[in-house]
Amino acid sequence: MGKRKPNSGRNKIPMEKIHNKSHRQVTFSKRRAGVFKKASELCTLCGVEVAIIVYSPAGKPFSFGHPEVDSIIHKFLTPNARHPRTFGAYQLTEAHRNAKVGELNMQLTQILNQLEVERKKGEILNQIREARERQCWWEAPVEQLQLRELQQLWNAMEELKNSVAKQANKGLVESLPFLGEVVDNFENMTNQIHHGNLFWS
Amino acid sequence: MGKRKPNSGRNKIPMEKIHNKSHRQVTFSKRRAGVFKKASELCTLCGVEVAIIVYSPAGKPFSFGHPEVDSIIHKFLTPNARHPRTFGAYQLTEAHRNAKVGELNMQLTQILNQLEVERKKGEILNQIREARERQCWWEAPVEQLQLRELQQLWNAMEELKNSVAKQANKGLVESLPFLGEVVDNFENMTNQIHHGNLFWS
DNA sequence: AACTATTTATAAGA
DNA sequence: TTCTTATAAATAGTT
Repeated sequence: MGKRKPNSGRNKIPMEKIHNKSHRQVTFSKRRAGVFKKASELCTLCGVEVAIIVYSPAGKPFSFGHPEVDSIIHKFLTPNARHPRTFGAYQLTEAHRNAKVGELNMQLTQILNQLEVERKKGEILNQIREARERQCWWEAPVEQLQLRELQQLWNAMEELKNSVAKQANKGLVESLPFLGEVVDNFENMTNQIHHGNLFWS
Repeated sequence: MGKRKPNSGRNKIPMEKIHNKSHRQVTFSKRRAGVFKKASELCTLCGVEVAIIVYSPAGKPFSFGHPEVDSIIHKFLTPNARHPRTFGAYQLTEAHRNAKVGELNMQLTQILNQLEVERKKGEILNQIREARERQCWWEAPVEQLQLRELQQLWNAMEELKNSVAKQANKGLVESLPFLGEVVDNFENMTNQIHHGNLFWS
């Protein structure tokens, strides 16, 4: 026998600020995606340039840009400089179609590569976050640490350094210069610890 | 009397650049208004800041901003002031990374859509090519055809017309304007055959 | 610009 | 979070 779906479905919502925090966050995520998608379609259908900047309720920036946010912002801020524009009217020959497919495939490959890089960056950031959550001394002044805590610091630094070194072998260090600084700082700190230059009670 | 009008209604359009200039301009105006409205609702419902810059097909800039475009751009370009603490650099990095990933995902979706459009175009072109190869008299002058050949012509035209009509139901006719001409020519030719306007020996 | 058949977006709920 | 689905909103083609 057929099951009945008792969904209430969508209701119209008043056009005013949503007071429930989590509800507001959900709506923000959905509608931000919707706006970006509509903007993306506008770019594709009309061959125009669009840049969008959105700050989430938590103050995090999100951006959409075609071809890129920065170039469009620059163009917008310096109206004297005129950029050459695209022109339409291309034939639907097979040769052109094949060229188009090749071009799209190239872009696809590049974007997939960039996504992969971002994914790996995310993995590393997650590692840092997890390490931080396990040992919250991160932001405490080293001078106030106990011996045991300093030992933990050193272990964690070794762990992170190894992790970074492993990622470096995959050629990712160049895209994460701040990690290099972190590693350098750790090296200095551990050297100071080893040489007794740090004081603790 | 308020009689209902039998409008044909909206059709789905392929996600690719609109070739007809005036059509593209109309779509740009409509969809730009739509994007700005969606952005406005996002601001109202979620109490967030949004800035949008759009360049029309003619290169004219349009902008939407709440509270104002310039302040949001400035905040986006100089984000360091927001997080003075040490850990802020890390949060900033993650936020920008998320923004970048969203942008890349949007571009990825667009490119996949375009690839799908090109794939469908390829299917149709192959159908046309195969039909041509099966019946090579296609390009012979109609005036020189025998009765049997004219019957074949009529059958083949019907076949191709049905094929095109099937693709039209998938919303692809607009992306292949030349096919529309082909169909029209076929209609005219078949009508002439039916009315005996064509001469053959 | 207005209209409407359709497609698309999305609010709630699971 | 992701998926589903009923309903609201956007919009392509016409007039």
